[in-house]
Amino acid sequence: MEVRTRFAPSPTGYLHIGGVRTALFNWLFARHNKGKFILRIEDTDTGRSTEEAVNVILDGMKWLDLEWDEGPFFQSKRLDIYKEHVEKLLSNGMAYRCYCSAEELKRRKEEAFKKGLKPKYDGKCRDRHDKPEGVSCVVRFKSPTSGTTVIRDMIRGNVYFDNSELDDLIIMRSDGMPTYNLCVVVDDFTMGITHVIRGDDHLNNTPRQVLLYNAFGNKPPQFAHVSMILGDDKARLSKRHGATSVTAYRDMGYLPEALINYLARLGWSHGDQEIFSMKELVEHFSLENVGKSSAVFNPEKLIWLNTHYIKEKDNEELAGLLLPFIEKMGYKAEGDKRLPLIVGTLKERVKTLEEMASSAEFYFKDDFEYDGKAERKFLKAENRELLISIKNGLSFLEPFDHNGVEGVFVKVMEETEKKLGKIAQPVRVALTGGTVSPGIFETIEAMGKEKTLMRLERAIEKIKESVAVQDV
RNA sequence: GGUCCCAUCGUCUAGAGGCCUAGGACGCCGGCCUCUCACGCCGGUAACACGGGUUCGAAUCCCGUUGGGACUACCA
Repeated sequence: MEVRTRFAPSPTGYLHIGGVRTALFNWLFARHNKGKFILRIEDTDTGRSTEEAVNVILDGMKWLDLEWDEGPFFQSKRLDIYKEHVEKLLSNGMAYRCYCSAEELKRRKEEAFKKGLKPKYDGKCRDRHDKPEGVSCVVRFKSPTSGTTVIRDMIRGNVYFDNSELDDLIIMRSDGMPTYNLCVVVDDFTMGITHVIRGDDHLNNTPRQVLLYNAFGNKPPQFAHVSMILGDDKARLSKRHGATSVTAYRDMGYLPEALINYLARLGWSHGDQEIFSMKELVEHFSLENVGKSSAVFNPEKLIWLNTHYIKEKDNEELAGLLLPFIEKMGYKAEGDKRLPLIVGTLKERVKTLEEMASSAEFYFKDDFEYDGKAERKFLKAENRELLISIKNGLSFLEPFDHNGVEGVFVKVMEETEKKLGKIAQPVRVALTGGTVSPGIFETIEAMGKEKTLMRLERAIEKIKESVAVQDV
């Protein structure tokens, strides 16, 4: 039988890291088993669902390359199907109309809680046959009051629930909208879902859902409940732990492969392997190797993976990814032929694309201020001749590449009998304004001849000025 | 409160009764490399929550305790 999995987010906010991992596991399981992955939007909560949130979900999935085979299906467009199924349960006596008002239920619940009783629905309307005029009603599912429901979970094993613990849950609201538990069940069997892989927080809902499957005469799917992702204080990951939306990671300059790799290894493992390509993940993924315990989200490790994938990516592609970050800083870099070279000088020293952009700023900004300390230490009179020699050497250089630049430096080193360190730092300050940059030869090559000569000249002039000032 | 889930270094994890003096990775610390900053390389730090069983033998199986988490909506 063909494996069919689904990701079923509700569009009530942004696409959460935890949701993405659930999506990833479903996607991987489907791909590994050559099955289908379905995307379904659970928007029956009309008050909280927004179109904006739907787009965020779709964008996020696309960015991460989690391609779906069917959908997106919207529950809000399947209302007739749910209604039909509710009618079916109503007519065969497995569901009933409840006329208790929300306020009344709330009051009774609080009373029960005070007395230390279970705050569950008391079944007042269970066997009611009259239809009070002018009073709105909900539809409740008639849960069995005895017996045990077993969940066969691929991650947790068998989990047993006493049916007496289960409430007569509402399957249709007074406004006629079906509720979550009804919709998932109806959707999952009408869409032929074979494996439901979802968050641990749904485990307690599962027995009710199994009961619903039975009521409809359908076999429940295989369940696999994955543990939650926690923040560093071991509480469920939420906004107060910092960035938890995929969009935030994209905007900070994380690569999708880094996020995917990180999330895959959070709760799942394959021996000692840490780095996985998408292809390897699809090849090795299995539910047997998903752990039972919850995992703390660790930004440090995500960063490590991001640096890994930045280093690994080829310069042309990386240049394309970096471009928007450069432009966000207000520099025109589109079509700048130096970009791949610039990226090459930076890719081994930054954690994110955002950081890469800010590290690259000196390549674009001509009127930078010299760092005070660096200027005092390296742009002094005794280094003026040095900078002139380098400038002269470079001005005749053709082609203007790494090896050529190195040749110019070697020559000056020989002439002045100075070590590279003594020459590189003044040049570095002249070119970048500070003492920190990529290797000097590669920096010069990426900077380009025109800008390099211009900046050396600027520094030489600057030294002349300060010498003149000293003389006075 | 009730129901359910979970428990190996700070964190992610390997571990399917003897291969465990518990392995890998991130982080952290130290060193090497070096034109600055990084990268890289080498080394180090650090864990089976606790208590009972079962067994010749337990990180691994069972029970309990403790701790954490989820659910307990006319949210999903």
